[in-house]
Amino acid sequence: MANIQQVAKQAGVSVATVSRVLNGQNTVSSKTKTKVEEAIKFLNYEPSMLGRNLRNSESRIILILIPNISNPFYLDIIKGIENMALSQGYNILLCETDSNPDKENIYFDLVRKKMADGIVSMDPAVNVDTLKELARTYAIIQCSEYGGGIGIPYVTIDSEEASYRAVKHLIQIGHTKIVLMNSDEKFLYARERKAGYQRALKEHGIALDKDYVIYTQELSFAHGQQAMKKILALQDRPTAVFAVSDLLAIGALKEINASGLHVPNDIAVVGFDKIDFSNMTNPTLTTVAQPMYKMGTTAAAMLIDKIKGREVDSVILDHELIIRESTSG
Amino acid sequence: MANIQQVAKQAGVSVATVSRVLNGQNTVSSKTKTKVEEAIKFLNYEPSMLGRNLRNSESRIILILIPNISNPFYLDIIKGIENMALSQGYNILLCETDSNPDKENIYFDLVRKKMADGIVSMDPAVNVDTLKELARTYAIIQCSEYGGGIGIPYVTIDSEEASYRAVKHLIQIGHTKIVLMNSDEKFLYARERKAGYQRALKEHGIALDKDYVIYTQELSFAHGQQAMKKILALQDRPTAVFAVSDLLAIGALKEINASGLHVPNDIAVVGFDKIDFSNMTNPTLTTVAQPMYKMGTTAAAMLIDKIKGREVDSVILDHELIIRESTSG
DNA sequence: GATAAAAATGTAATCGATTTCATTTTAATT
DNA sequence: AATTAAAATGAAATCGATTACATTTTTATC
Repeated sequence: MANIQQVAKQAGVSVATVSRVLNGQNTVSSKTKTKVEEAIKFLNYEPSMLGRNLRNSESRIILILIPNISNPFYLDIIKGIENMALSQGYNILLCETDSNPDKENIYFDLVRKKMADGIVSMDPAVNVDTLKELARTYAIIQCSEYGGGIGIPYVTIDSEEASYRAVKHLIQIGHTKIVLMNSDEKFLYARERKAGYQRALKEHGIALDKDYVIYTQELSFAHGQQAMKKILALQDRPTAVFAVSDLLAIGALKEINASGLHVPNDIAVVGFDKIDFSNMTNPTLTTVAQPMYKMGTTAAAMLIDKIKGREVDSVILDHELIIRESTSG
Repeated sequence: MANIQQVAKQAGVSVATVSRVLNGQNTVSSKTKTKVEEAIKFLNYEPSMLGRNLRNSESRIILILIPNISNPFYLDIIKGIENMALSQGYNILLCETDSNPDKENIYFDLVRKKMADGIVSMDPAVNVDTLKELARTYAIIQCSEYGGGIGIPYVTIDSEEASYRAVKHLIQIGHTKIVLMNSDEKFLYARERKAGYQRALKEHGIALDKDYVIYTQELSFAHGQQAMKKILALQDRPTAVFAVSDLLAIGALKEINASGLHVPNDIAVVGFDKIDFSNMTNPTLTTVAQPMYKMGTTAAAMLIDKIKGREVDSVILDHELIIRESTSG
């Protein structure tokens, strides 16, 4: 395991010159450059990032905070972040928090201890106070889910508008008894999506029925099933369900199928996120597509800007309603 | 951003003493220990891992090489690796190779450049020669998929036996016309699973029909659909399909449904891996469960042993056939 | 060929920790 | 109290790079 000293010796130059060759500085004559490159090859030398990182006070690692890797929603965002990061010489550390403050703290420590240069947070349950405190010293970007007004730049979509459009679509194909399968309103996106739901109903003169707004604890398949069971047991059965996540919607789908009813003839279903599996179900799922990959690249670019000390503004990206079998027989 | 020097000054001791307190060495008197701890708190000091890592010639990061994060198969393995790693003070860097040697090389460079202490490789398409070369110098463990006889320790299941049991199950419930939906036989697991399929057929006196072994380029939903299309077009339609991955099986399921046939009455389906979604399909999928979480923790433990210079042996874990709706009306 | 300017290279400090070895302090024993 | 052993602490080297500044070499100009 050769180091820069040995390369310098082998090439008959100083370590400074080797370093210059390593970093592509053009103040080295082509003759010495060749000598150094030969020495590097001869010794099979690989520069240690440990030394470089210490000297440069950077780790070239960025953290991605997500509640759960099992949720396919994050996949494309992660890919976006990763590709942008790689292209700029950064690597990503994927951090599953399980929405657990202790685990969260392990990862926060990584940035406190200089093992990471910044954080893209996608955890809606993140401790906002800690995040805010951390953001005073370190580079942090919120992605998809965000706390507003806490001064940390974010990239996201207009959830209210997306929700409005999804519900409007259901109304336009003739539904009036529409359930909103939402998650806990402690999350901003849940409140926004409810607002969009309400706006669509109001605009079309449909009264809000409390029984038609149902909350789930988690955005999972199992919770979707469970919620759908309750909905199917309602006195006045709705004819459509708008779930704020595809996983919930797929759970609902499964439950409706199991009860012998037909999607979309008996009950239409709309999801949210356009995860890969939303196209694999039977029937395929109508859903709101977020530009996840773009969101990822944007977040990463913003974060790297922040790391380099540049000013960064929040970004709101476009979304799109994807109409598939679950709302069109 | 305080460093160890400033803490030492503040506490009126030497940096060596501060370091000793930091590392919990018991050669420090409780009086000075308190002084140091107060200084640390007062200055809000966090030890830099950059300095520590350089001195210790370690990064405390381990790489996980997977072909594609979108494949849910890897999720529980990753969780296993991560939890074991965290418990031993290591962090994981998730590396998606896209089975692309160039991307692979980016990550190999991380270990060459000391930014990672070892690798858990789960990429079946990994360049075995490079891996072998790398394993001479660095700690590497193969997980799930492995190249045999290249001297790199692995943890996996007995694929031949698992496949044998899955096919035997189909035979026992009355099937004789059974398709094997396999992936490319350049992969060891594909060859092993085919061997198990053949053994089960042979044992029950069923002749091998070449038309009933079909190869897919990728273990994806789309390729499962595509392959199933071909199968449905066969002169003598089979009554059962054993796919070597759940994603393939779910693709097949979708295609069978779309053609108006019924699972399992017309065609039974068995998958492999027991990914989360195998329980969300309609019908739910019979599948072979690999002990993924355990595989992950085992691989991580083996890797850390290897990093610490200890001797490591390969491990073969148990598997289990999970019988669900797709083979039992 | 002398001189100045530009280019190339080297010396040594630095990043922030850990650790060996030497030294000082404390405790134990007589 | 003297002596010795044990415990606590410190000084300085070290890990492997980068870079400011100094110095040397090359090139350009007259």
